[in-house]
Amino acid sequence: MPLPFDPIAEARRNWETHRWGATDQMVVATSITRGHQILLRRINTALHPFGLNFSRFEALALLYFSRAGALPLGKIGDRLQVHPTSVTNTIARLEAAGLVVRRPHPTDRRTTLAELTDEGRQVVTGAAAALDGIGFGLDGMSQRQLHDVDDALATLRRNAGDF
Amino acid sequence: MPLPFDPIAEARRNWETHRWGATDQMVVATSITRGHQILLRRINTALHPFGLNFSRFEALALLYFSRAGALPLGKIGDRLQVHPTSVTNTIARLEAAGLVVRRPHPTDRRTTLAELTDEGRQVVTGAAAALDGIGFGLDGMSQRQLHDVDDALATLRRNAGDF
DNA sequence: CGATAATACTAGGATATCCAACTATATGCC
DNA sequence: GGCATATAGTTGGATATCCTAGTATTATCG
Repeated sequence: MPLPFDPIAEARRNWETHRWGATDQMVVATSITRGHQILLRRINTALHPFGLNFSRFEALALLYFSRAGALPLGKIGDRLQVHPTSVTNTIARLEAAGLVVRRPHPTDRRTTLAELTDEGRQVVTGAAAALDGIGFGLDGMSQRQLHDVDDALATLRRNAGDF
Repeated sequence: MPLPFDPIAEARRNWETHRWGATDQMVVATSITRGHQILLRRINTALHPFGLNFSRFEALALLYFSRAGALPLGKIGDRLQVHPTSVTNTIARLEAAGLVVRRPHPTDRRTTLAELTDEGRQVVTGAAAALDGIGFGLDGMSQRQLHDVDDALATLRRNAGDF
């Protein structure tokens, strides 16, 4: 049961009426929050049959793309831009599911490598196909819109010091 | 220390090389995830001096905009598109901080109203000014980009049945 | 060479979110 | 009226994330 109006458009009106400023930015920040929530639910639903969520899938994909099928945990965190403790948790789950194994780094004893198992390799390709199947939850968006969002968010990410 | 490359552009290359499909959608979904993370951190940092986070601020703002300064918890959840249990938690925090009070609904005894206190009214206006001050974390984005993102995400939200 | 600083990871704690199940109240319908 | 159903909110449980702090190891440089 959808609302009879767009709640964010309503927020825009209120914001303008009360002269709270930065209205366009408020609208976009709120929309991104809600968009994230919608996508995460769609993606996680599609990944559920594989025993994965989006974070775990991202980690698996990263390992899959790596030359050796293995990466230090720290590097995974850098690439996915998440906190080290989140990587620890993600890899622990994947390990419990038998999709990766932890291995000591051959020369640096501080470092732990996460290495894809054969099963992990199979699961991640199946999961990727499932995400392709639902168009990453973005089927309703036009090519033009996809490009525009990519462009704008790349600006945001660069501005945040991501790269 | 930023990465020497854009990790999402790198993901795009890998995705194309392995022919995993829905590349543009993958890029946008991943960018929205990361954009959300960046914005949430900036916004919550700005709200921290007020003892608020983004969720609590949104609830307070909604009450502030309402005619009576009070709304049923369920209506708050509908507007902010969050789960009823999240509203319970949010309002409990705001009540503990003295920014809202719970009141029984005058005619429907199932319903609880959250009502803004004088202090809540003061805090929310100060917090709004702080968010205006940081441009909701989106200062680097052009007017054109803001508009394009708004448009694309409105499509997504409508497609998801929000309104 | 050896003390200090930096790096890699993990443990414990706090928070936000969702889901399933539960209680209380209200509504609908025969 | 009275019973089945729907609605409002809360509780308990699971999960993901971040932060702070701690241990172990490596790198720096005086």
